[in-house]
Amino acid sequence: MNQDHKPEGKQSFIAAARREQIIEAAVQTLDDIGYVNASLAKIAKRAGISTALISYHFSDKNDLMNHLLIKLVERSTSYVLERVAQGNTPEEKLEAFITASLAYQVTHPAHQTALIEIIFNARTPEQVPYYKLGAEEDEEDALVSTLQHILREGQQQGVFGNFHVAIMSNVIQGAIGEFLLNPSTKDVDLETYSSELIRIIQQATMKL
Amino acid sequence: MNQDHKPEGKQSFIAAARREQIIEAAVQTLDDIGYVNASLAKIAKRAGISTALISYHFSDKNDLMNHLLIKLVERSTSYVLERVAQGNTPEEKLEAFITASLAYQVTHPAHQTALIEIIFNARTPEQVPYYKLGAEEDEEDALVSTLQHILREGQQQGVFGNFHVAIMSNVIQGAIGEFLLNPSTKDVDLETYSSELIRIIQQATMKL
Amino acid sequence: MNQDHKPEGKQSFIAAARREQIIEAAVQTLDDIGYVNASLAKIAKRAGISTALISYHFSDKNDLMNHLLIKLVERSTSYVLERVAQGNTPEEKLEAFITASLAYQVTHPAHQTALIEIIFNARTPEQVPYYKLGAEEDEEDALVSTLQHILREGQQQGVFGNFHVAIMSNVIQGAIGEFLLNPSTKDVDLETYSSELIRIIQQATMKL
Amino acid sequence: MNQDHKPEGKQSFIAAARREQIIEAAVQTLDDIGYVNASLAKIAKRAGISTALISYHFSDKNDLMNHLLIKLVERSTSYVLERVAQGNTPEEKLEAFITASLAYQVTHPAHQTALIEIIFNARTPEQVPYYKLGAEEDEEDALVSTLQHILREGQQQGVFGNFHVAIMSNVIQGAIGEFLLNPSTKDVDLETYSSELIRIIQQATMKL
DNA sequence: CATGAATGAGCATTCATTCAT
DNA sequence: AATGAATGAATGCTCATTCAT
Repeated sequence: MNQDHKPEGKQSFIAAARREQIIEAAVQTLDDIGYVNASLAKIAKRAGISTALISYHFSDKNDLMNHLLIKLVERSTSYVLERVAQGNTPEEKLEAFITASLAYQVTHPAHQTALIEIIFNARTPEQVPYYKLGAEEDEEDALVSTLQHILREGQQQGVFGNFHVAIMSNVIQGAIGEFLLNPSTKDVDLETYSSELIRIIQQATMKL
Repeated sequence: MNQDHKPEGKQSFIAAARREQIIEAAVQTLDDIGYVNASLAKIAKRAGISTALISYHFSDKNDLMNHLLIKLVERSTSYVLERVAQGNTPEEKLEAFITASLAYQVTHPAHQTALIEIIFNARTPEQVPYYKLGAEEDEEDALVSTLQHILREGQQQGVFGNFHVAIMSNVIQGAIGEFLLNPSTKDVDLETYSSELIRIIQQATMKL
Repeated sequence: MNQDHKPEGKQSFIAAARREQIIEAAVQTLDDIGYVNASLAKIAKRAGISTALISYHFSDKNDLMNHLLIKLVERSTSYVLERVAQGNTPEEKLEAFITASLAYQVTHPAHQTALIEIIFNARTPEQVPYYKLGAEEDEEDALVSTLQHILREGQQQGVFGNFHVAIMSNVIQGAIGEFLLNPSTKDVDLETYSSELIRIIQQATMKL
Repeated sequence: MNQDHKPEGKQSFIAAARREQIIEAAVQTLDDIGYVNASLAKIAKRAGISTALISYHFSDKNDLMNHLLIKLVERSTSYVLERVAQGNTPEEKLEAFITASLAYQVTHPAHQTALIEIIFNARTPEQVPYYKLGAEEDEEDALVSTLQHILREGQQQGVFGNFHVAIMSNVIQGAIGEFLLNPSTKDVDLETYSSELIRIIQQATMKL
């Protein structure tokens, strides 16, 4: 049924609901037992359906994981972008970006875990791991480009100093990603981490 | 043969060599096809030995992966620490830390990939993924504590400003980790990334 | 599919038939090559199906063996009990018990062998062998209790003497079990063994 | 080294001791985890030697089990025969036979279990289980023939009635074997079982 | 749309056994 | 006499996937 580029929107309502249900069960399963142990059978059992039904709605285990990945990325992206959009200046937007990104991790831990499990386990048919996969030109990561846009805007307006945008973007994203992963900050609460990280980035980006 | 905590160094020469060979084959296999597909059979084939021989030298697949992990961490840690040790001031040490960490990634890509594959896939018997595993008190991550020690030293000597050490440590480590992972800097070369990151961190850590 | 205590009778017709077929193949295999060599692969080959199908219908090798055991016990039990029920007096019932028990062994040698193979090889998860397993209160062996009931009845009616029921029961069951097992009677035919054993037990149980 | 009929007594002292040690470890292992799980590796570990050493001293796993079986049979046989020899009349001897047989089971439970495990699991190369193996003419079971000799002697002396010797022998041996195996007498102590069984057999064998 | 039935391929692991030392 | 190293074969089991119904 589903080719890699299936005609989205061309599905019946019931089919769409099933797909949603399966994806949700997959997220929970990934969070629970990780990618390696997340067999279709386990996901199906959690969804209360038969394994074959997953194969019916998704062409492949990979196909399922890809849809899952897209959904998770969409959610976190829109969560962050909505909050960034409410900022007026580059500084406000940058602050919103950091605050929202960290907050999303804390408020949606299962999504975050599932995301990590997929990115660090799924591979293309050519065995290239997703985490090594550079975003293609036509589907560039919306969060990255937004962040870089903010930084560039700030530089043009003269409120930020003269740094390498892509690298500064990495610094910010890296610090956000480390929050939950790095055990050395497992005892630091969200507010502290958020405000201190903003302060650090403000100092790093400011014009001297 | 091997108990969970075997008396390392008490092995025969030939056994040690075999274990080394198996671990090396496992590293290559992880780099090549990832943790999920890295079966003992595949590793054995790459090493040119029988599957049973791996079971003879390692009590478990988990046991093998743990030894592999330890070896990889040891290597990268000692690589970085050696270079840090040659710095005299906190500023020099911090610079060395960043430079060496990035350089190791570039010069040992297979090790880096294998490391990532294990950390994001291996799980304790209780199914806790390694990447969620906080370092225990007695076996704290040497790199993290070294970095934090440098930062604290700089603050005490008054050359660094007044930031939250653990969070600044996260910023630095996150930026290092993103270098190879984040596609937005896949076209930035090591030297550029290295020097610009050092500049950014210097600005972020400096006393205003 | 099968939990440990599945709702028997809730299976589809085709599933029930398959299970029956698998069990039958297992009986033949046990009779042929014994428990130790009776792998799922060998059983599957005899049934003309794939190994995985056995795993699909039975949760475990142990699960299969338990179902097999239950079926075999049921068959021999009902065979004997039906014939015992036709006796009117304790003496007649006892005679029927002995005759039927011996006859079943001779007419169903494969079942008998399979039964022995399981009982003397299967073990609980805690490694207690079945042959050391005392029958639980709620699932007492129907044959044993029937035999003891007959003996007690005879004592109450005054046709049997004053012996220890459980021990006399052991004597009878032991003698029945030895028929096929003990090589010293391998040349004695069923009728001779049957009638002489009845005579001996009559003398042993009679009131002096 | 060892052919099936090795020149017993032609071994060095140290070899004999090793063989003894291995056999002892095998008995314990069989008692502990049963024939199915009793691998040479497990036996070797219990003996504190290498697996290869077992292969050196015994041509085969089967060879080991056969020696083990012979040793166990020898021990229980001599235990019983010694006590039987002290009886003067057939009645005394019969009583001694029963008493000793039961006592041996209780005082040497590990031997008894190991014996059962072998008899009900070991098979000839032609897959004939040992428990179906009729004793060959030249190596008839000493206990059986002793018991039958006692019974025949009693009949000739006119103290026993006119029963079928082989079948009466089965009755006695069956009742002895059932003692530990049958759960219905697991609460009956040795003395009670012993004296009551003797009484029952006396009644069964007596001249009417 | 959904499932139960079925399979071939693959998994980690254990086995008895061999052999050079 | 004894062992460590090594292996091919086999084990029970799980997997993603297919297909008739």
